[in-house]
Amino acid sequence: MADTSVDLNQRIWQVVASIPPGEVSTYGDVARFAGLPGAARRVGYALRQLPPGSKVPWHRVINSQGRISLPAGSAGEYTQRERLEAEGVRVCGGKVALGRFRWQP
DNA sequence: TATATGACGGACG
DNA sequence: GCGTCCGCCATAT
Repeated sequence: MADTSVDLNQRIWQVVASIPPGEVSTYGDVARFAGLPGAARRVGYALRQLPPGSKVPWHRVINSQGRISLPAGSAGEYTQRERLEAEGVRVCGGKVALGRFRWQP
């Protein structure tokens, strides 16, 4: 376990942190930009390991459907929704207002 | 080494 | 638009 996982998580978090405020991105795009094309699931794993209080704006990461992947009604889903709206992102019924940020169009 | 899991993605009906 | 199935990667056990 060790450096590989740590380095990988750090890289993913760094990519997530590069998302500008008010914009959102998808797991697939983050994975691709982190050098792991197709490893969208790995991104979710990394975010799950993300400790509370970290400065990583994980709430800006959503799935390709433009929806919050966390279970509706859960604390994480609520936090993410609140933070997104706090940045000016409109969330309707768990659906994030499109216009997501892209590194490589 | 093999099996199961997950904050996913895309294809299909 | 919605629910289901298969495929993807890396970890955990």
